[in-house]
Formats: sequence, C-alpha cells, structure tokens
Amino acid sequence: MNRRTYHRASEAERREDLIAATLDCIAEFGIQGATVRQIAMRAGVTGGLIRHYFSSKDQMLQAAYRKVMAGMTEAAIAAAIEGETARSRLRRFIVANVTPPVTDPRTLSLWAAFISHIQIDQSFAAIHRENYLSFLEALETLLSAFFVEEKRALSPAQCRTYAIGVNALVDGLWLEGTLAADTFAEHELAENALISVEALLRLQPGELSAEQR
Amino acid sequence: MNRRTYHRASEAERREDLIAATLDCIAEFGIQGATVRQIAMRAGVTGGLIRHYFSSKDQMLQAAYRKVMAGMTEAAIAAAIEGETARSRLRRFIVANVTPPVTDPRTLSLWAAFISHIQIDQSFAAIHRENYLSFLEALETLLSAFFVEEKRALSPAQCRTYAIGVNALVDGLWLEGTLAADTFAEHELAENALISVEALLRLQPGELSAEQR
DNA sequence: AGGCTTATTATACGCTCGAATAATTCGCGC
DNA sequence: GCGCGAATTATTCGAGCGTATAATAAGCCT
Repeated sequence: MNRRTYHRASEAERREDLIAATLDCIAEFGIQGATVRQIAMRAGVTGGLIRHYFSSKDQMLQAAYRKVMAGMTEAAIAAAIEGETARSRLRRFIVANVTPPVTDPRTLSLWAAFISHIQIDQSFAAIHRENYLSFLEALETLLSAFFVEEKRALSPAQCRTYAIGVNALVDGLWLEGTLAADTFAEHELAENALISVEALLRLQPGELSAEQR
Repeated sequence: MNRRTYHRASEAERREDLIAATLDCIAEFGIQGATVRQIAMRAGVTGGLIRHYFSSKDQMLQAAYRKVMAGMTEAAIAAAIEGETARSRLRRFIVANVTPPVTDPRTLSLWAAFISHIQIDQSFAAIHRENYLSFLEALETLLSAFFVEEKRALSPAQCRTYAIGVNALVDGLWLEGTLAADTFAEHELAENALISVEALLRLQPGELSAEQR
C-alpha cells in the first residue's frame, strides 16, 4: 500500500499550477481534451485535488479564462507604459498587440475556445465583457492623450469612434497574423498595423509609424 | 418489438441534415455537447446512422466547418455582386460582413469553436487556410476594381497591403459587433465600417461611405 | 518530538461517450 | 407485387467522464 509521496503547496501556488495545467490541456487537446484527469496529470497531482481548490471543473475553466485575458491585456499595457511620449505609448501598445507573445497560436487557440463558450455559459460572457470594455477604455485613454499631445481637438464621441475602429483593426490583425503567421514576416505585421492605424486616424503618413520624429 | 418507422432519404439530403444538426448542437451546447447521440436526436435519427455517412465523428465536424465558412463568404459575395459599380460592390461587401446574418452570435460561436481546433487538428488548419485565402482574394479583386474605376494607379503590392488591412478591420468589426452586439445600433457598425475603410484607403470622407455619389 | 489539521491520494460510482455489430424495414427495379 | 440491397434502428462494449467519499501522510504549532 505505498502511496505517492507529495508536497503540500500553498493555496495560491497550487491554484496557479492547476490553471496553468488547464490551459496547457486546452491548447493541446482542445476543450474536449481538458479533462479532470488530464489536467491533474499535467499538474503532477491526482484528480481529486481539483475539487479541493475549485468547487467544480467549470469554475476552474472560468478562472483559466480570466488568466488568459489578463495575460493578453497586461502584456500590451506593460509595453505601452514604457513609452515616454503619448505617441510612443500608443505606438508601443499597437505593436505589442500584433507581436509575440500576444500573437501566439496557443494564445489564439485558448482565446477562441473560450469565446465559443460565451454563448453557452453566461459566466463566460461576463468575463468577456469585462475585459473587452477595459481594453477599449485603455485604448481610448491612449488615443485621447495622443491627440492632446498633438494639439488636435477631438470630441469624446469622435475619440470613441476611433477607439472602436482601432480596436477592430488591432483585433483583426492579431487574428490574421496569428492564424496565417507563416504569411507574414515578423515585423511586417507591426508595420502594417502602424500604417493602417495612422490612416484610420487620418494622420500624415509617418506621423505615427516613423521610427523617430 | 416495435421498431421506429423511418424514411429513407437521399444521401445528399441526409448528410445536409446531419451537418445542420451538428452545427445546432455546437452552437447550443458547445463542441463538448455535440455528441453523436445529441446530434442524432436533433436530426431525428439514431446515433448509428452517423457512422453510415461519415467514417468518424471528426470527419463530420470537418464537413460542418466547411459549411459554416462557405455560408459566411457566400453571403458577403452574394451581396457584393448585386452592386452595379465597383464602388457599390466594395461597399456592399463590407456592409454585408458587419450585418446579419454574418454578424450573428451563433455564427461567431461556431466559427470560434472551429478556430480553437485549428491548432489541434491539421485538417481544420487546411480548411481555414483555404477560406482565408479565398476571402482575401475576393477582397483584393474588389479593391483593385474599385481603384481602376476611380482611375487611381496602385501597385499590386499596395493593393495587397490594403486588402490585408481592410480584411483585418472587417474581421475585427465583425468580432466586436457580434460579441458586444448590444453596444451598437444596427447600422452604427456598418457606418463605422465604411468610414474606417475609407480612412484606411486614404479616400476623401464620403467617397465610399456616402449613400449616393 | 509528537499531535492535529488538512492537503493530498486512492478508490468507487453512475453516466455518457464514440464505435462496432446485429437485426430490421424501407422502397426501388423487375 | 415481390424480392433484394441497403438505409436505418437497436443493442452492446469498453473506455473515460465528473464527482463523491474515505484513507493517508505532510508539516506547522507548541
């Protein structure tokens, strides 16, 4: 009757491990293949432990969804705040969203798996909405600061319209660039993104895309 | 021992029914809920029949994926060819892609479910690639004809870059508009799409978006 | 150092899954 | 109108699912 020896981990640590394992399984085998047993094996524990940390498998999936979305927006925002001017911050934000690690087949696969569950489970819809709005707001803030810096007057409504358009463009390029990654060279996508955004905002060519000003 | 009475259908008819039932199940219960038994029940047959028409459940899923994608592109192309000028055809194509039935939560849910399987199963990747390229080509053709009509010289490379950008924008607006449908009024999205595309192509305001010219 | 809490393992249960096979009934060709 | 091929149903199988519960060992506290 030799039981497995094991290590007692802290709650935060263990939860994180389980969520990471969940994402690994979804990315590798799809949401169908992310079974309690597979996830537990990946995390190096036995299946029963999952129910000790999450009241159901579904709750664990929701936590995993939050993790994916947080990772994506945080990466972009982290890149943005490094910029010194509003122009640079906007530029960095856009580029980060069409550059690894955000453009990553695994990330896309995870994102899509959860998106397809929005219709089925309202809890996922709420998580999506939360993240969508916060992303849109971040973009709107960057845009508005940029226009102030450029001394260009812009109504809030106009700014919002721009934010929606830029958001769509960035999302779309992210999709294209990740799904057809082999079609685009590394920075080709980023260049296209900057040129497209500056056109969208009716800026002068180079006003946003040029390396230095 | 009363067996169910049944109707012998033609192969094409039966396959179509089964695929439609498959999509219904995926949309309603997710890809996890699209089980052989559920699908069969939805189609009004028994489970065994599926294996009579498809060598495996996976093959049926692939056929279903093709169906979804074909439906989306066909709807947009059908709208486009009704236009009398190149401008009108481009305009119609764009609007169709951000208007029902293309912008439909069910369609999005199906699309996302399959996208998330691209990484897992190469067969799905091939189907995606096929459709992406054909969509991009259709868009490129429309754009190129439009620029000819406008007597604006454009290198093929420039045209391709535009096609990639417009494709991204349309995809992104489709995503946003469907996922946050309640945020946008019916034609708000279409208007935004036209205005954004005309900015992207560096056209004069109204050159594409205005109702009449 | 030894007891107590509890994180973790182990095992079992009832259900549903995709697939295979056998039995039946439909409907076309003659 | 009947026989025969094949479309369809019915039934079965082993595997794997999520969950529940009991047994166990890890490691902090005093």
